[in-house]
Amino acid sequence: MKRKLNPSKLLPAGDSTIPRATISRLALYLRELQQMSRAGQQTVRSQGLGGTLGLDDSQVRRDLGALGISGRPGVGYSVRDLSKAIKKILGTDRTWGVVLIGIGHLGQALIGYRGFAEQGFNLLAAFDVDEGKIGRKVLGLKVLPLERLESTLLGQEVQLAIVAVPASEAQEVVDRLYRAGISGVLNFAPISLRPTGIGHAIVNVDLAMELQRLAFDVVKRAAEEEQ
Amino acid sequence: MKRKLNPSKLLPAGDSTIPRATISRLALYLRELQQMSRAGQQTVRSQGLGGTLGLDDSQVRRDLGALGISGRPGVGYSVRDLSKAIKKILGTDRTWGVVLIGIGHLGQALIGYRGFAEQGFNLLAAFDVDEGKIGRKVLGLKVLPLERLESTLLGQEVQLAIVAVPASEAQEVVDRLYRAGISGVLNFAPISLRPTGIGHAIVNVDLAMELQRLAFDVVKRAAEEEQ
DNA sequence: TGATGTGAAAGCGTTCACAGCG
DNA sequence: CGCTGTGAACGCTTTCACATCA
Repeated sequence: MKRKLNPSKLLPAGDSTIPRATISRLALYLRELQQMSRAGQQTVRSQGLGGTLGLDDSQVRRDLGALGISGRPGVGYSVRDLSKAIKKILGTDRTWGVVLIGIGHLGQALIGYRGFAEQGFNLLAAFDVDEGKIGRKVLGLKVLPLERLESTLLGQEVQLAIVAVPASEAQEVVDRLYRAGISGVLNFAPISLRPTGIGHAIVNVDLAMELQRLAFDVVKRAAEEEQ
Repeated sequence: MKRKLNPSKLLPAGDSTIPRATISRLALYLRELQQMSRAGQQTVRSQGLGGTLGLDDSQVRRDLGALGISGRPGVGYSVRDLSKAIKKILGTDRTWGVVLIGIGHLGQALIGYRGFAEQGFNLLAAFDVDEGKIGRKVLGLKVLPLERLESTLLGQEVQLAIVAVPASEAQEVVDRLYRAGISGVLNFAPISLRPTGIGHAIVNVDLAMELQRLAFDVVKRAAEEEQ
């Protein structure tokens, strides 16, 4: 039987600890706050912040409390202060260097995705093994041969990689990225990859899995309506 | 104070109920099982199924138990039976008709994504408002004008839609899809959309949010290593 | 008055430990 | 003997209810 050595459900952050569940909602809060900020809104109440996200107002207050953020009774929270605090915790109060591996349809789409730069993620290089793609420019970014991965990373500050290669290649590419000094991988290949060592983070996104989740929700709702 | 009328944390499925947390792991199990099946593996133990997913063996047994699936002591579970049972619960034991709205970079990538068809999701039509894209064929699928959405849906069995339009257009498009009879929406616009009524499901995927999650994990691990 | 902040309770989910079965 | 199935314990998360403060 495999047992975890140290479950450690609480995450150290600064001088306090923030519950997992709270962390998972932070990016959601931030997106709402940025939208409010663009609309010129300066303060927000817990109910207003939770509303569109489907969250209870008391849950929002608990989350913000866990971040060490205080609001003003009768008024609410400062949109600006809240955004700053969340960005700091998420690590997006600075910019990140990112490389992309795999310039298929999805890879090309990711190069063109404006949302990354808006949150401080700079796509610095793109790699592929396909001779037909190497040397081509995709939206201003030149596609380099994968062999040049290590030498390219040496010269630049790159912490993250996005992997959009076939599932059969993913594990090898990820291992190679970690060896080359990358700290975190966003994996789009439909295969479960675990970080190989401490200091290595991975986030898996499987688009087909998201459609399955949707299909389940539809079936569930249909069943609920029926009775 | 807004309060939920009926939290209903348990989901009816067949004649039993399945915990939320279990549901969220089902697509993961299915992917592992399909991989094992392709490799010719016929049975799997709870430890083997949980291993690559980072899950405890007892958790796997609890999950499968909640689905009403039994294994054989000393042997394990049937890969085939397990796959079937999970597909049935997820609703992917049949095929789904899907339309795509928004043929930007991401939309084009989604048309080319093979994983959808493999899980029974058939992309039947693609729509955009851009005159430059309408009429073009993208990977064999003709781009139709968004005006033709309702008339096109009338003639076909389409239950799901994938929305890959700018955030500013997303709410309007989603409302329109629901009115046109769509049951579920997979939304890639970076904005929180809630289903407008019962019988309407939505799943939100925000690629920039996933990178934020990754950045957080990297910062956290760095802090952990430090002490 | 209208919001926050927070003990306390209730609800879930995970893990442990081990009986039981093939 | 090896693995499943599952009470029971534990810990996390959410929700309630209300004191508190500007």
